[in-house]
Amino acid sequence: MKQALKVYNSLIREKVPFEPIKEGEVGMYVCGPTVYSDVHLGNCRTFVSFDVIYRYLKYIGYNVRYVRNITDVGHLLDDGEDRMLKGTKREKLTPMEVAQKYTNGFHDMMRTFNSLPPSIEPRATGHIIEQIEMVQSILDNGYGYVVNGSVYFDTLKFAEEKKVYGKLSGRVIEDLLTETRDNLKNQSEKRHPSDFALWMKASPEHIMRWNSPWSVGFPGWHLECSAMSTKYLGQTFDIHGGGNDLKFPHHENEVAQSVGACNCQPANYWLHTNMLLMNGRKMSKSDGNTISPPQLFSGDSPHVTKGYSPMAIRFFMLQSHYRSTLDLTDEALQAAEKGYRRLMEADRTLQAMSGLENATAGTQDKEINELIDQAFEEMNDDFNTPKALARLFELVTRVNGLKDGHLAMEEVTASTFDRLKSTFSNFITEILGLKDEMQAADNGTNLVDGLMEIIIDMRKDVRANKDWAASDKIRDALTALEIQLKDGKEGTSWVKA
RNA sequence: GGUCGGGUGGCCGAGCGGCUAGGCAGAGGUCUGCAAAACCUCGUACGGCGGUUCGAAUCCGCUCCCGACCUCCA
Repeated sequence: MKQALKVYNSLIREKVPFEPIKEGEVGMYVCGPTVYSDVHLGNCRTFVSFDVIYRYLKYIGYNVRYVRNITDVGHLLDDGEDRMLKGTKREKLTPMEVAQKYTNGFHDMMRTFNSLPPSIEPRATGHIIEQIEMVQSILDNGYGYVVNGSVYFDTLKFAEEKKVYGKLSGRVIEDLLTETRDNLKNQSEKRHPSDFALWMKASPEHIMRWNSPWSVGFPGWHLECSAMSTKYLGQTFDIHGGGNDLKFPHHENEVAQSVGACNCQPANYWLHTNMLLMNGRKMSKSDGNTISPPQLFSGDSPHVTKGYSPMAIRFFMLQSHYRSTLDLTDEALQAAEKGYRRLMEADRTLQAMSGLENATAGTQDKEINELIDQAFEEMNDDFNTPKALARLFELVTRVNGLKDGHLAMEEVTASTFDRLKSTFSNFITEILGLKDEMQAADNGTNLVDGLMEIIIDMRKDVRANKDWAASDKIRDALTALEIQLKDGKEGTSWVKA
């Protein structure tokens, strides 16, 4: 299936047709987490967004190589302390133990949110050689300088000669040039404040250290992504993604490093996701405006009145566009939870139905086909999941209408109905990555189904005898167990609330 | 302060020159033993002030708020 996909390229700030370098194949690199503490909910939004992008590219027929790194060295804090080392002190573990622990936690969370694993997940510490080679290339090309065993990228020289520095993040070169010397402060080794480390000489207490031509030290934060994307996707690849807040300096510096090392642009398309807010403000640990994924699941937080399931949260995320900020509020989550259930229940309803062999195409047939086509068009328009969901919900109304006889099944041909069944389900599960939690909860046993069948059958008998007291007793008892009975024309079905 | 992005009905959130998504909540109705679910119908919103246009939530100017980035950050 070929689709006319358009993506918003933050490099040129325009929505443009997507054309991969190699027909039918896509190389995509997404900046992964720094594994020194538990994964933040905002990270989850970004990775869910790229998960949908990955899923959609695959769905429309591309062979996608999705690379998402694990940063386990070089990413420093404000005060210059290495993030990984901070983790080791806090938990009395070695760096690799810290990395493993939080990598495991990250993977668990991605699985919880039903995100597919990337094709390749390289670690920064596993690519020290590649990083050293890249530093050497940058030095050979004259865009780096060595001071006391550390290597820095010369942004001023690069900006003047290559004219690309600041393009991605919208920085103005003049601003960089006129920046005050005061900013140098404790970074006195740098010639200019905007210069950044390619290789850092390790201080005696710094336990993550490797040999290099310049010193025993460790690589700079931005370098790993340049080195690993080059190794696994080539010098120039199709898509580079990440959170909006990485645009500067991280991504800007990645561009500089690639151009500086091989005179090549790393990626043709840059995709950036926007931030997740809570109650209108950015999530921040310092002022308490934050909630962790486990807290959100359990409801153990002053910011929510109850817990929300991972799929309800995923649905909530998909109801906004990935380039928009998303405001997480208790009220919005409740709305999303209900919407998610309505969608999944409609799919279950649909899958239990079948078309009529002797039907002839009428208005319904036409409209159903149009809605399906539109849902794909919305996805083709820069992965517009909220609009695609809107089309899906219009199909939900059709499905329920056909189910209760409100709409004429005779107007929908068997082939259209089959298309609806398979596409609707594929859209939800394969493209949007939503799974049915209510069904998954039974975990493959037919015991609950069997018991419910018995209970519903018994209730049917007492209702036939107009024994409403008994009927309501069964219904109320089930409600207490969070099981909802749904009395329809063709009998009673149930759903776990 | 610099750069960028926003302010849409009760809430969330699309749209970005005419055809005025969708979800949740609300109102009325159908169905039902009663409910629930489902279905049908209904709220006409675009921060403020000007301007361009036959026509603006959508373009331009001013203004007021909010958010992000500015070398910690998905």
